[in-house]
Amino acid sequence: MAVPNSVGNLDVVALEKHLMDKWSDEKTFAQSIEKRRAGASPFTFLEGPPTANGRPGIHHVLSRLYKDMVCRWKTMEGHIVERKGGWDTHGLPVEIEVQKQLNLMSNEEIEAYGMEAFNQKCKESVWTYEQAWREMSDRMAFWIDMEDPYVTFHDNYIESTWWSLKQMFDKGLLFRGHKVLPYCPQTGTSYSSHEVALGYKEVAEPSVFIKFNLVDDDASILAWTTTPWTLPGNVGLAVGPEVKYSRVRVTAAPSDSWDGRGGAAIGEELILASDLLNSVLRHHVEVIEEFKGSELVGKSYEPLFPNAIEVGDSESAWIIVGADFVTTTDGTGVVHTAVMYGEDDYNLGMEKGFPAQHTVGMDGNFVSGVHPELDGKYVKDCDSEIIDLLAAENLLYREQIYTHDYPHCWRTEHPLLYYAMDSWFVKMTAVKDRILELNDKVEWAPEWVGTGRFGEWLRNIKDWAISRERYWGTPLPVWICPDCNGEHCIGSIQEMLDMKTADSPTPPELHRPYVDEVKLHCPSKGCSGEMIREPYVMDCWFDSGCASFAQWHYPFENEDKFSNSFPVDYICEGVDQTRGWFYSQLAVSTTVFDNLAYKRCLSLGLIMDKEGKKMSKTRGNTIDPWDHFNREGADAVRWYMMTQSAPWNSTNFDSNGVRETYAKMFLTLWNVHKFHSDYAALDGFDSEDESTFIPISQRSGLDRWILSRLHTVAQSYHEQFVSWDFHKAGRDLEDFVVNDLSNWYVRRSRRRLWDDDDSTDKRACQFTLHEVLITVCKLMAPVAPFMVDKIHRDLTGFSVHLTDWPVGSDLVESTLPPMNYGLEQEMALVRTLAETGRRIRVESSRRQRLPCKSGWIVGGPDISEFHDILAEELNVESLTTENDLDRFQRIEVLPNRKTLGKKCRQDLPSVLALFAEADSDTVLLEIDSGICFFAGYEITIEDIEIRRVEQDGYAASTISDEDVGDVSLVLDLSLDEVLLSKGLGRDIIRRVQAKRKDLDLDVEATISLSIWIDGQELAESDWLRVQSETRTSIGSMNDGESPKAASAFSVDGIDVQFIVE
RNA sequence: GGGCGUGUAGCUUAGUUUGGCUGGAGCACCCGGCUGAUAACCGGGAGGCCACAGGUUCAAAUCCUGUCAUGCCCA
Repeated sequence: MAVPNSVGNLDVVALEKHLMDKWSDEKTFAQSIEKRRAGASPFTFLEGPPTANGRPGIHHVLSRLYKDMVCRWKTMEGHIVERKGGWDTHGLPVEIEVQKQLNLMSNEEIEAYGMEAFNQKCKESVWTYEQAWREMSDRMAFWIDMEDPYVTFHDNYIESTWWSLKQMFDKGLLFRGHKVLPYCPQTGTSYSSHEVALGYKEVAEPSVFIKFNLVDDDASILAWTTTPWTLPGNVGLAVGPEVKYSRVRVTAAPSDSWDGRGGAAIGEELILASDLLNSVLRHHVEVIEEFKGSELVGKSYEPLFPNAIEVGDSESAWIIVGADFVTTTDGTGVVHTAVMYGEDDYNLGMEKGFPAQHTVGMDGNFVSGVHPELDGKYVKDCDSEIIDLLAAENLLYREQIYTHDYPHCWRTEHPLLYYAMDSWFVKMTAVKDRILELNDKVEWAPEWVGTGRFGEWLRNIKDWAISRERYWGTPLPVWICPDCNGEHCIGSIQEMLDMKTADSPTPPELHRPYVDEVKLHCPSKGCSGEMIREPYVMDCWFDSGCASFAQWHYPFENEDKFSNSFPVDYICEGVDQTRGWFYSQLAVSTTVFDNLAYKRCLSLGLIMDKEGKKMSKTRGNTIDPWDHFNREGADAVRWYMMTQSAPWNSTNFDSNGVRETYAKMFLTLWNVHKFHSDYAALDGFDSEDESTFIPISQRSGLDRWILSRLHTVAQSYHEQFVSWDFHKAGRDLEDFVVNDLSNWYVRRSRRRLWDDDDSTDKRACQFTLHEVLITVCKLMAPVAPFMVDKIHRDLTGFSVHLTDWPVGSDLVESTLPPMNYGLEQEMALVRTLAETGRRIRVESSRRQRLPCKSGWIVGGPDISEFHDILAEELNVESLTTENDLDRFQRIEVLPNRKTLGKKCRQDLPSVLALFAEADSDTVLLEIDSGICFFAGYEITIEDIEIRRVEQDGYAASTISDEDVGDVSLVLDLSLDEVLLSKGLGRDIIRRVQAKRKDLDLDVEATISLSIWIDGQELAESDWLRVQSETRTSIGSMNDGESPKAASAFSVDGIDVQFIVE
């Protein structure tokens, strides 16, 4: 197998599909893991579980790419990297999907349908797109164990989740409270933000300015609200302590006609923010007094609905308090606070000790006792009635129709009520310092996600509301005793069975409704109550936050697997997971284990369309990854994604970019492989035959150069991997493959391999190409696993995915060839000079095929080793190094702005102007003598940069390079018969070769060539050269008229006709 | 409304940390060259108010402030 076969044309999709089969037959993934068993150095990865009830899209390809490539890379470094798949299966989106399917529009309808059957449907729905996920993962070569994944609805998983909640319970971190949520009384459901976003509607509703009469003061405070139904629940007023308020007296009736109900009597006194007097008041008033809000704090006012709220032991009800969130952008600068019907209200209420009591029931109707006119009525129907009641009591100043966007139920179209729901919380505020400390230990990529986006958020951490009033989810394992109010959290199935009452059924699985039917013996001393489970399920983020241990059913089994893999080394998800999975994991690991959950976290940018717009089905700008898998292949998609942008920046996905990656990177690589393999097959080259091996030290400069470049590029590729700069790594390697390897090394080596005879040089080239290709394959393998595996197999007979990382690691040896920086510099100069030569020719109108007699290189390092190559590139007869620099170069002195800027400051422009006029030689002489002064500043050698440039009047050009200084190339443009003949010869060769290609002749085929030339003698040696280059067996040089069938061209006034047969 | 990103040529981008020479490259376009070298290669050209407006500085794509656009998360 050592001698490669000749390589055919590329069908990249077939190639990739063939390898998928091969990997599956050979179990390459499993092998790649098992092979590292002995090293026993785990690198642990945790799959952020996708939800299988959504179709996978292009953005999933991105995250799966970065997950896969890091795991593959670490495997090659010698680590054992196990990758367990996972599925996120609970939660609202699943329920919504099923509700739509079954047309169940409310909780009542779900319950009527039957919770058991409903959850059964949810369980099935979860797997809707599993097949699509598998196929996509497979096709893009995302190696992960999908045969034995963790599933968040499995009893084992749930049991681990329960266990972790009990840890929190035992630490006193679990408590009952309220959470204000948008709530729809018609469906009996509270909504998550994304559901709320579905139902925003613009509505025009009455808003009211209310007069709150102060106790012990003959004035009232004006407050504004857009939700009159919350007024019976009013328990406080908030003012901005630093905001300026005015006390005004009504002096005259309003000049305009009064619109709507309400009003104020002359002489009445009102208090509101000074900034808002004009926009709120309609009466003529005089300002009696101005003061800061802090002076109002602590004053009592009379409740609007005295019987609606029972004060209980609250001492702060109906008192004015200070709050920072009060602004004067709208309203009156006084915020009406109804504790149970707004998040700010609730928080303020908790802080100030307002009574937390509902005036509205879960059915959306006022509870009895609020007011005889209102009790039992749907709150949104009461707006007008409430306004009438207040107007009758002279508590209404004014009403106004207010138009705004307000969330509505996306199913019933009713307005949502912000409503304080009973809820269970994890007391995250208690571990705030610790979670911040742990977060600092995570290696975030990019750093700003950890310190900024996430860190800032953690600094304002809130308690985590973990209960949901839903059906399909992990049941909250908390039971409450109706007799003694005792709470108990269950931490395992066994514990539940041990504590359950005799007549409770044993639940067949840990879901509702089965678990709901379990009652527990109350463990409190002296209590014989039967505990009832709190009817909630858990936030599904809690589920996935437990993945690091619940995937192993820890602590019930797999103790060693868990302890060897926690905290995990690496996770990677989209940046939108910051407050999702990145948070829930850290929250759980901090509260349960007092530890990190993950050591490194790569947070990815999102995928936009090529205009930078969000991809969405409605916009119709989504991209189906299969379009590209089936055209350019998965390699091209993966490589494109990696090189397109930094992983954490959003990617504007452009289909043309994938095309470009395919054409540039992969076609080029393939053709290098083809070039090598075709000749290797032809020559019977055997890379394993030690008797023909050529040590690197004995190979040509060109060979040693490409090997050195390979070392340099591989090293920096690796370093960029380490610092998460995958995009830079990929771009550099692509540049190496396309420019260094294909466009220079292979191009310059073509003739070496054309030689039919065996030679040391030819074999040196074969070995070099072989070695370079293999290393390139290994470097690319984690990113684009297909084509390089094919190439590697062609060259060695086995998979690249079982090889070691060529750069080496703690566990594997480096296999990079020797590096020689000087050599790399020299070749860089050679290549730049070759390009410079072409520029000189264009400027001097000297076409490339017409040779120059001589060329001179002035300055720079010795590159005589490459004079042959360069002479050929430049098409010069002889190339020499000119030691007398002044023959073709002159000095140019340039100012160093950095040092001069420090020295001259504001005079720099005038100094620079003087520099522009000064003669370089003179300046240099004066600096040498220490007498160089510009605008009064002494100029020293540090203030200038000396450049050597070509003398005027020569066909020459100078390049300036940081490493090698200034180097000039000079070409001799003189012409003679010999040169003209040689040039003509090359033109003829070129035309005949093109004709051969036109005629689709085999490369080996010989031709007969007849030629007619008018205007130039073709020397005998050049004619012979034409015949040998074009594989001419019968050549004839003719005079006179050519036949009509002849091809013709003319160059420099010479007419040529020829016939190829 | 708040937090965190992003904004450079028609498109994709480097350069921004640490201010300093004419803001680099690829794709596409135009001209020329080269080629038994592939959807290749080379030279040249055109194409940049470096999102905008202020500020700091001798000097700003780079630092500061504000604005706009765009994206994510939160409200």
